[in-house]
Amino acid sequence: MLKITLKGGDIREVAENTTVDSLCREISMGLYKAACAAKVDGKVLDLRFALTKDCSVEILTFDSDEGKKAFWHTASHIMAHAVQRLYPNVKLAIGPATDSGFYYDFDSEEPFAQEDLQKIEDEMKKIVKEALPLELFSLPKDKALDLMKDQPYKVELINELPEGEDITFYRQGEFVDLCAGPHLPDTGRVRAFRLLSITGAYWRGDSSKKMLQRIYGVAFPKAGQLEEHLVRLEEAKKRDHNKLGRELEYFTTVDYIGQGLPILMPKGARVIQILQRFVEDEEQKRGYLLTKTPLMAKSDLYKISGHWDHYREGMFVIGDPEKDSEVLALRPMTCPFQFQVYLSRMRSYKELPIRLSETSTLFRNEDSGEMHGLIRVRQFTISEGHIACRPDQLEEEFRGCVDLAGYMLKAVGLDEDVYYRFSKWDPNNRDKYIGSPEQWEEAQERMRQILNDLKIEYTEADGEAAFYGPKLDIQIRNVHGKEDTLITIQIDFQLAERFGMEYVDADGQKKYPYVIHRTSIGCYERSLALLIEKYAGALPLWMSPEQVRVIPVSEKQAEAVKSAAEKLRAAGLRVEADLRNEKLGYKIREAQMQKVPYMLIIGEREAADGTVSVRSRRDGDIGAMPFDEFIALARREVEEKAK
RNA sequence: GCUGAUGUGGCUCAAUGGCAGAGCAGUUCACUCGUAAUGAACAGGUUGUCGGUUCGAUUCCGACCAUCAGCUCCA
Repeated sequence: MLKITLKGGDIREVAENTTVDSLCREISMGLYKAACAAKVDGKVLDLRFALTKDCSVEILTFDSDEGKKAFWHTASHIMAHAVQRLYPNVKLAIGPATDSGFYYDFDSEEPFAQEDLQKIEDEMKKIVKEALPLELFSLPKDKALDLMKDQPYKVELINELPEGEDITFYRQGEFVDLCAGPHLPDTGRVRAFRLLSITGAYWRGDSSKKMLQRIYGVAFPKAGQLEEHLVRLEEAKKRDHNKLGRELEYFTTVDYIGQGLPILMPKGARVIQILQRFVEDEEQKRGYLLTKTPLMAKSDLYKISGHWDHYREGMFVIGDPEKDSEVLALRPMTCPFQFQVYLSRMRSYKELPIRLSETSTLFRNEDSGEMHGLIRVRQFTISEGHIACRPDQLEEEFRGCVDLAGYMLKAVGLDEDVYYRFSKWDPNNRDKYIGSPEQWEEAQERMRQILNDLKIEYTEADGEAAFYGPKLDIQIRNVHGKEDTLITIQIDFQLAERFGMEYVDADGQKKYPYVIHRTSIGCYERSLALLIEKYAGALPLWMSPEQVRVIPVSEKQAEAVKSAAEKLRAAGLRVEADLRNEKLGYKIREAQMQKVPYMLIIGEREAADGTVSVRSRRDGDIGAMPFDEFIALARREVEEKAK
C-alpha cells in the first residue's frame, strides 16, 4: 500500500499502481468529475498517471490555473482532431492553452472562413461525444520523426528536442499529437466550447516565417459557464474605449487625416488637460523643472543619440537623406532634446540630481497594422522626464520615480489594475542594443537590487529593454485582455556618455551621471483610453469633462438655469445647461447616457425657493437641496481625489 | 508590415447591374411639459477613394485609403 498525502494534509492509503483518477473517485464523485489534472510531488500530471510510491497529491480542478490549462489544452487537441478529420491536408503547428482559452495554429492552403468555424465546432461535438481516452505514449526520436513524417512543423519541433530523450505524444482515437501534456483523461469532459476567431499568426512568432491560420476558442466544463463567459466578452466590448470614446465624443478619427492620428474632441481634450495640470503640478512639488523643447531636429542630433541607427524606421523624416544637405526628423523621444538643458553649462556634483520634466508630444511612424484607438497612435503626448544623478543617488531617485508613478496610478484609480515588469536586454540580439555586455549586466544588477529593496513584485522579460538600458515597465491590460505599457522607468548608462553630459565630482574629476528616463502617468492618450475602459466612460468627478448638467423642467426656468450654470462655473465646476425644448425625462436619459456625474433639475418649485433637485450618476435622485449646499457637496467630492 | 474580415446620411441597418430607403439623432414651428421617445414640416448621400468592365456600376473586377480581430513591432 502507498501513503498518499492530500492537499489538506489528509493521508490516504491506496494500492500500488492506483491511478490518480481512481484516487479521486475514492475521495468523492464530485471531485472525480471536476478533476482536470493532478500535481504529484509538485509536478503537474495526467489523472491517468499511476501512483507507484508514497507521494503528495493535489487534485487540480477547473478552478485552478493548471487545471484550466489542462482543460483548454485538451480542447485544443479536440479542435485539431476535428480539423484533421474535415481537412486532411491541413498541417498542424502548435496549439497551447492561453490565459483565457486556447488556440491551434494550422497551415492551410485555403484560409479558414467564418463558416468553417461552425463546421469544426460540429465535428468537435462528435469527438466529445465519442469520449475518446487521451493516451500518453513516448517514442525514441527516430520513431517519433517517422510517426510525424507528414507533419513538417512537428518534424521541426522534434528535431530541436534534446537527443537521447524519449518524445511524448498523446493519442485520442485516430488523432496523435506531439505533446508534453498534461491532458484530461478523455475528450468527453469538454462539454461546452466555442470557437471565437480566425486570425493569422507567424510560425514560431517570427515575422520572417510563414503566416499560419490560428483559431482561438474557449471551453468550460458546464454550458452555463460558457454562456457567462460569452456575456462577459460582450460586456467588455461595451467598455471598449475605441467604441465608447467615440460614442461619448472624447475623440474621433478621419480617413484623410490618417491612421493613428486621432482628433481629441472637447471632452477628450479636457480630460487630458486636467491630467496634465495634475501631473505638472505634482512634478513641480517633487522638484522637477519644466522644459519645452522642439518637436523636431536635424538628423545630426539623432546620430549622436543612436536613434538614427536604432530607430530610423520609427521616425518621420522630413527630406531625403540621399539628396538633401539638411534632413530633419520629428522627435520619437524627448531625451536628446532635454539633455541639451543639462549640457548648457558645466554641472557640479552638488547640483545633482537634476530633474527635468516636459509634457512632450512625440511622433512615431508605427507600422500600419499597429494603430488602435487612443492606445497605439502615431502622435502622442507623454509626461516625460529625465533625471541626471550620481551613482550614489540612483536608488533614491529611482525610488522617487516609482513612488510618483504609484501616486499617479492611485489618484486616477488604476493602481489595482497594473503589474510590474523588469525588462531586460537580450544578449543573443546584440544589434538591438548599445553598450557592452558588462555594462548591461551591471545596470540590470543595479536595477534588480533597487527593485528588490523596494519590495516590488515583478516579472522579468528578456528582450524588452530600451536600446540604451533596462526598464521597469508598469503594465496594464485593456478591456480585451491585451497588454500594454502604461508607465516606464528606465536606467540609462549610455546616453550621458554619448552626449558628453558630465559633472565635476568632489574629487575634481569629470564623470558621467546616470540618467533615469521616466514617465509619471505615461502617454495621456493611452491613459485616457484605459480610464474610459476602467470606468466604462463614467470618470470620477474630478476628471469628468462635464461635471454638472443643469436642466430646466420647462422653458420658463431657462433664465434660472442659465444663472445657475454661471454660478457653478464661477465656483470652478465644469457645467453645461440643456436648454432644448425636450421633455424632462428625455433630457435626463441623455445626460445619463453621456455619464454626466450630476444633474441639477430646476422647475417651478426650485426656482421659487432657490433649491435644486439633484440627481447623481451613482445614486440616482438625491432630492432637493439649497444651491450652495450642492456646490459644497461637489467641491468635497472633487477634493477627495488624491487622498 | 503580415493574415483575414469590413466600409451605404451623425448612429443602427435595408435594398438593387437601371431614380438609394427606414428608424433614431438633427433643424424649424406648434405644445410648456417633473424622470426618454407629442404633432407637423424640413434638411441630410458623388453608397470610403481612384481606376477598369458595361449602353448603364452603389452592386462585378483591380488598386489604394480607413476600420476591426489577431500576429509581428512598441509608450
